[in-house]
Amino acid sequence: MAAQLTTPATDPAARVVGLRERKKQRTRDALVEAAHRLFLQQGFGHTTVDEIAAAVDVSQRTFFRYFANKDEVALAVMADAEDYFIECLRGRPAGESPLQALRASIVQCWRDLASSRHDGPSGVTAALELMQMIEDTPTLLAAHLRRITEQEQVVAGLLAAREGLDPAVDLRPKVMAAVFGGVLRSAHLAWSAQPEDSGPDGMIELIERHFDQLGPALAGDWRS
Amino acid sequence: MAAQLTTPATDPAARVVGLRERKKQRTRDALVEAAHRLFLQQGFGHTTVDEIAAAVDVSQRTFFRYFANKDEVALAVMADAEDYFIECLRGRPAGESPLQALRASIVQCWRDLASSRHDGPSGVTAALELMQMIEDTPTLLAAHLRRITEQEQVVAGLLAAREGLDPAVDLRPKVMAAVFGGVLRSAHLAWSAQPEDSGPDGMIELIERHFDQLGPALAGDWRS
DNA sequence: GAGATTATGTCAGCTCCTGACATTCGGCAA
DNA sequence: TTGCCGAATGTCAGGAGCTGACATAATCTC
Repeated sequence: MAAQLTTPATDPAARVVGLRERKKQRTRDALVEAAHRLFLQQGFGHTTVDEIAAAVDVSQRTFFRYFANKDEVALAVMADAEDYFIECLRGRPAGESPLQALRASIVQCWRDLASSRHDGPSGVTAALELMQMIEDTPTLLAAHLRRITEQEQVVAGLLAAREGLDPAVDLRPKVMAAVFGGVLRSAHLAWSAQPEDSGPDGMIELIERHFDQLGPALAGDWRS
Repeated sequence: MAAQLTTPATDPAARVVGLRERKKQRTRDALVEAAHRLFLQQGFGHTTVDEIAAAVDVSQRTFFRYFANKDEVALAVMADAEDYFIECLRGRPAGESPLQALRASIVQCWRDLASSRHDGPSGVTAALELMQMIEDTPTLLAAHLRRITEQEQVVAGLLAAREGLDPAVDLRPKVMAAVFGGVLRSAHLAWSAQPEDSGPDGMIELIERHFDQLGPALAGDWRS
């Protein structure tokens, strides 16, 4: 699942790894998949770590060697998506303004995800179901928000590098990253509040609409 | 402690309450104070709920009747401050633009806090120490961020009401609230990353500086 | 194939948190 | 004052998340 989202640039490196590492990757993937299946099936709170471990035929202790806590396995897919977004941002042309680059990156990221090869158990629809669950589970939402804010720091660093600025001196990169995060979270919230979950297309549209309101919202007078 | 932050408008109501409610308030305050003292003294992770309860001579079960979890008691002061901010925002004149009102509210909020009567165990310095601890404790930071985003929804509702808009139709209130939250979080982060914690004045200055960068950050070209 | 390294299992234990039930305390009226 | 009702608290048992310590088994290296 992680491999599907890695950019082709880093993929062909595909150095030959031993049996040990392959096995580790397989159990990790199995844990993530089993966890997601159980979470969506019977809810996050009503699924114990023992159940997940048992489903993969692994001891509970081993589970905690792969994931620091129960939250982490639920956010694993999101983590991959975030990494992919960072790659998208890295690939934007230098000519774009920071805001343009961020907006284009997130839209491109969702489009690529939507048109991913197979939409199986690890496809977009599963990811969107996960997102819905995260939004509905307080403890997961909290952990997710913390991850998001950490990513904003990475984004700020990238923006600073793009423009050749020192992030310790110029506040614009961090402010821009925080604003971007806010707009995105607002769009996500609107998406999860929809009566019927529209697919990735609906998500993209909501993101666009929220970005469109950024300028008007900051304008001095809203009555126009 | 909560009483110090309530706005004068609601304070004089001070309806006569029975011994029962007064007692409850006292134990709650005692729990918050003991918890904060222990947290700052030996860290959040190294303080057990049993210790806190024992410090107030109360059973562990009673603690959990006052606070849903260990995080909540740590964020209690922040919750009060957030409520006070909401009051500040409510009090802003209708002539101000949404952005102006938000910025003025948060600055005013901090100023009032700084010039609070006594800066004792529940004063600003203690609150700032708590903020530092929250920022340094992953689980607390996560819980705090979730609270913040909930407050943003409240702020969005207030902005919509100010401007007579339907938040279900017009996206500007929510986008504005999210952007505001982002800028604020960015400022908090910068504050907590400072080598030496400047007092509330330092916090206010950082907030102002971050707000000042909002326009420039969104500008198309950063090289100017 | 032997030894070093690494992953896993087992076990004991702490801490957070909850439900159920008994007990005590404050409010209120006869 | 007395006595009753409801609310707050204590006690107990237990589940679930998470960790350290140690033993065992699998993989890697030579």
